Amino acid sequence: MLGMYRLSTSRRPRADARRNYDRLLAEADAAFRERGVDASLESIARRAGVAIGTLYGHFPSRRVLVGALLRERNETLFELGDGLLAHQTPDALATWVRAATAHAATYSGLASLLASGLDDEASELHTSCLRMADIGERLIAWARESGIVRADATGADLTALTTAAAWLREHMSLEGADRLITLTLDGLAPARPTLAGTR
Amino acid sequence: MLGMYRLSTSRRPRADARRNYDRLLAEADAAFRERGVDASLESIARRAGVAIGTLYGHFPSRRVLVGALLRERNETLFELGDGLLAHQTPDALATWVRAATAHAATYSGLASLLASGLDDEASELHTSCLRMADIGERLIAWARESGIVRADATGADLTALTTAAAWLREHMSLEGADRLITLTLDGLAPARPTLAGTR
DNA sequence: ACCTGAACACCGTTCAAGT
DNA sequence: ACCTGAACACCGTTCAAGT
Repeated sequence: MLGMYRLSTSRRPRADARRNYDRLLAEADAAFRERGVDASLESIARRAGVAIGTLYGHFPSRRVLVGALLRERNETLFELGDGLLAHQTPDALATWVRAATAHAATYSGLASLLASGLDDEASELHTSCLRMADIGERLIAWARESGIVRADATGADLTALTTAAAWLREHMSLEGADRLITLTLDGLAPARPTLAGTR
Repeated sequence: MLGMYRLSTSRRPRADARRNYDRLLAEADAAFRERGVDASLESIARRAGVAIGTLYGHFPSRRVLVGALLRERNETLFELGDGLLAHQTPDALATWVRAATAHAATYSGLASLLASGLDDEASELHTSCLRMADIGERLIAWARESGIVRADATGADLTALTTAAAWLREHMSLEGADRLITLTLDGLAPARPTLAGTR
């Protein structure tokens, strides 16, 4: 339900307001897919058939608009993360990194927004960034204790890899991004004992 | 000599033209450092004390301006690459990747420009991108034959890593970028024999 | 309660007119 | 040969006026 109107204080939003909100969201999604997250807000309002002031009335900043569009997508991502944490299959880490990367590459330019959203408390994307970082943190902690990654692997490694790979998907090929993920995950593997050692 | 005037057809450029060219370059460098590669051209012209038309007269596009600023920096990078290829020390690959990354992170936003410059033949950055890719290609070929990286390691892996790490430097921490380089290089190492094996 | 669109500031780019 | 700056198009953002 992409166009779900967020209930504010008032119980029933005016019918035209709701329709405008939904149309703006739909057009913004289309524009962001075509032109990236910096697409012209004025063109979005035009395509939605409303005045530019209406867009600002519903979405006071570009980040609010992006945040609204990402809400559901975030939920399903978080559910995946929780599931991975619960089941702890061997490929949980790889699955998570690839899913988070795909999410961060939803729109071109989103990776930058997420990268700054992690530090910037004022950003509307901040809490979802924290949530993503937290899932990564807990996954890597589990992986560390299970001995399937190096002892010095950190949550920051995951967010760096995730955002960087998302950027790669936008600017180079999808395969290149996936390849970087593969290589980095291999680099995260613990040094294997060379001689007799444990097996 | 950052401000070296490029000799065009005419032997002696007019004195004011040369001065404007140099001042524009200097102000552009400052602006790009402060605001990234998308800094306002109008403000650059203003700060250089010339009309906007003068900027366009010397630099018909933003990419030409960036290309002019990067020329010397490119030269020293290429010389480093050639040196590494000649000497073939064990850490040649790591040295190259870090140097190329630092270069691609000269200005914020440059990584994107270089990524597109590699494919776009019309870009003024295209030849230098090709040159960088070529050095990487030859370095990784040598490393492959020396057995210090996996057999499936490719030049594309290096450019992906380089540009992605440069983007990371711009958007997250310098250490995060370096860490990704370390992990990926580790991932590029050949699978070590687990039991008896060679050596 | 919400919408409209003019208003302001700023920018990229071109080009006729100057020197 | 080079410089100037007006001109055009486009955009982000705000806000008084409408319904």
